[in-house]
Amino acid sequence: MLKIGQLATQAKVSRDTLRFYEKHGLITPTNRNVAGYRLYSDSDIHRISFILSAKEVGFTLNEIHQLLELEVTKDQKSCEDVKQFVDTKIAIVNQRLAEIKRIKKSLQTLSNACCGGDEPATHCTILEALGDQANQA
Amino acid sequence: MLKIGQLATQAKVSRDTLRFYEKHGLITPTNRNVAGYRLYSDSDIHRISFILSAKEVGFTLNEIHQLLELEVTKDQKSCEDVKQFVDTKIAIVNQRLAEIKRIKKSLQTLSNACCGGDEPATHCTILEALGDQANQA
DNA sequence: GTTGACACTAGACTATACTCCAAGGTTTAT
DNA sequence: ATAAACCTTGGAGTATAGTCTAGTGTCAAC
Repeated sequence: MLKIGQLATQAKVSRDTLRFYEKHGLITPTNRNVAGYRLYSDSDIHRISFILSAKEVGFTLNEIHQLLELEVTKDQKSCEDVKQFVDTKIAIVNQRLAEIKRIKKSLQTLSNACCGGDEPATHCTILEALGDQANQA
Repeated sequence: MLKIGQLATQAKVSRDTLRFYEKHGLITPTNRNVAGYRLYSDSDIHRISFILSAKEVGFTLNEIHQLLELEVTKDQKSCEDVKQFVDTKIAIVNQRLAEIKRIKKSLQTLSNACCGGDEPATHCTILEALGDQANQA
């Protein structure tokens, strides 16, 4: 069981952020000690890890909350509902995946075009690197 | 040449957003007509498309501004600087790519585990779907 | 047994990214 | 030629996601 400061250090977020997430229903410590200190278990660690990953790739806290709520409300929701909701999210993730690949390609084209030497980067622009790809978005 | 409303419709953002981006140095219309109306060219369209893609995958407007500024300041910056900056961004993009793949996998596992019928989604939870992957983040 | 590091709550403050409104000028279709 | 639909600026307001402060309590080590 980790105290809030320990989890914060491990997850590289602030204590305040953890308390903020708790206030918004994203994560609740498994236990509290006698003094009221939050105590986090392994599953809490997994949970915060998921939250941070999802946030990193552009989900809002609200969306993440919905995803995590599937756990809590699993008995009330029918499989059909869950599947539909998740499939919608998969579509979003796929789109995001395509966009991140496009950006990666642009950045890599840019990096390759750049000599890496001392000459001015006259031909090094993101938009040049994007080229015709830009038309597809 | 498109007027602001036409570009807004095409790019699926509001006029206000375009003016907001302009105020923050992300995009400037190529021309203005006599009355002061903004007129956007094809390259402006590419530019807004890049901005929206980059934003979608988690870059802040500030970071996007830096990426786009490579174009403006290209003559002052050495290739070496540009390459280094871009390579840093590529590393971030790669990390984001890994995380989005992880989330996609979780969502897909979840979707597959769900029957898609009328039974309660008792075993359908994101965190169960995440499984051991959660340890790696 | 006290000091320093850490914990608690409640609430104010901040940054980012819009979004809306007011008061006016322009363009387009009838 | 006039009304609807569009454009302009400036500034206020909102949502999201923290971040900080104040005042207080707890714990671990010396």
